[in-house]
Amino acid sequence: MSFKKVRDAHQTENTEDYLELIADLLNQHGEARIVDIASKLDITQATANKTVKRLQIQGYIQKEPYRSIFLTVKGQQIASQSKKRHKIVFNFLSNMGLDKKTAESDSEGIEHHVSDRTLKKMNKFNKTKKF
Amino acid sequence: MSFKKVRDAHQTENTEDYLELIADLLNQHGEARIVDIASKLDITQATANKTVKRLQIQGYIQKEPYRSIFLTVKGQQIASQSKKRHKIVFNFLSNMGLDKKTAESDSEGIEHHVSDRTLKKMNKFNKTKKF
DNA sequence: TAAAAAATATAGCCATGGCTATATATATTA
DNA sequence: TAATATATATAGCCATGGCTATATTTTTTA
Repeated sequence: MSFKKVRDAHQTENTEDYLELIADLLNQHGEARIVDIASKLDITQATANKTVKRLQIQGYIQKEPYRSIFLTVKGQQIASQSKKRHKIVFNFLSNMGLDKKTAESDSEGIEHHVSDRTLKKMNKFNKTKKF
Repeated sequence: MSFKKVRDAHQTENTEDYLELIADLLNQHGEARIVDIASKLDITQATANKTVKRLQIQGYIQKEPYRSIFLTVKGQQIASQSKKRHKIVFNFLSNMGLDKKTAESDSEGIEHHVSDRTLKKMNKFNKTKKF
């Protein structure tokens, strides 16, 4: 058993969720604000603010006080990788015959725990409908 | 998006891992000790001890100081449900054509994030090789 | 433009789950 | 049985990510 991997995944999980969401907000509204993050993630603005500060310190985000949020190159890389994984898992669950809502909800949790090997299998299935 | 669900899953995730592991140890060796848990989960004994204490307080575990660990009925229920889910996910990944190691490793992370609906689909596939 | 509303920031609290170092109890073995 | 080794327990540290309450700043609107 390799629970260590699962624990490592957890450490990056919240980071990935934030960066993916911020990228989406930037794409959709040209702007990513604390208040939007809090609302989307269903947490308080204080919590969102705190985590954004951590992400900034860790070099994923660029931001001025009281201003909206931008991704650094490092942040953009994580966001796009994350998005890619998310899409594959979501499509896979959809192709399994699951409804959109379930596929969306489950893929959010699963995307962070899928190895590259498994991801490749899923992707192949998405394209060929065969394993 | 329902990140709340994912967060809730996380809260129970460690609990489920412990209870599942303790059940396995009890079945395989008739005994579950701190030292075995620590070794299997790749954490220090101090950390294992701390979490075991929490599980005891929360009513999943029964234990005397310096003695080995037993599951309460509540703990057994969680453990067996968890085990069931784990098996379905592991078999599903195996049936997808993934090697044992990958299937084992990925299923550990995924099992806590799979809805009942998705689990049913996986189970059906395991039995019929069709979705 | 001044007042009100909204957004952001900060402080301080809690639980969890890591860790090391150290103490204590139990088991093994010389 | 006494010494040693092993297992368990405790204390105290850290980071994370929740929360509420309370500033402070920015934006909106009257």
